[in-house]
Amino acid sequence: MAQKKPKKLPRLFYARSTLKVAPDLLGKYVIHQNGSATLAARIVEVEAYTSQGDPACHAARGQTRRNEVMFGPAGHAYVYFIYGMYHCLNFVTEPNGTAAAVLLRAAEGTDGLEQMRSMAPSKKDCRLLAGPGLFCRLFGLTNDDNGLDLTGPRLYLENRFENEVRVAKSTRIGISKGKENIWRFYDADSLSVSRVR
DNA sequence: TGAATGATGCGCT
DNA sequence: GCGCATCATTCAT
Repeated sequence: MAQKKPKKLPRLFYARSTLKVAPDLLGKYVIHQNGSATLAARIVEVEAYTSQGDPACHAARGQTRRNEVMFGPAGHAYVYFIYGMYHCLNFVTEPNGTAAAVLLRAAEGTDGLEQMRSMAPSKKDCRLLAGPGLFCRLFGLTNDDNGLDLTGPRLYLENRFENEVRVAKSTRIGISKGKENIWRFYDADSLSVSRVR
């Protein structure tokens, strides 16, 4: 069987129900054209944050300057600053006017590993991107990247047509409200999820 | 191997 | 002021 060529995910992929987009993201690839370097990683863990009945969503209490990207069209990057030192990357979902997104929590580095290792020399390869803050730090993502169009050339996702991922679910991590929703999705066979058994 | 804790700054009450 | 979609370090088992 001929290998299919990688395909950039179109805006329509993101403009669907957040709870469908989130598990579909597992096994896809994030690509960051960062100056001269190309960084790429396979997504192994995400969390859904929805517009309806989700007290943990940043948009739960209405639109502010911080979360305005979530209210815009799907297929954009929502990057926010947290705990005084880390950033987290989200992919905006749902139609324009509906504030929802998927948080990228962990991935397996594939391209640009040398650069990632040099930024976190004490870590094993499979733990380099095993957390949302780590991912953004090693991928060089900051507030400057907030609002980036994911169908553009700089930051985008790819389908490389891999075998299906065995999807596991759990409650979301690090939140104090909305714990009843089982909205964390991860690759059950990956060693790079943010919390291992 | 796991629990506790400090770092550090922004947004919102 | 307080809480926060985190992580590295320290201390205990």
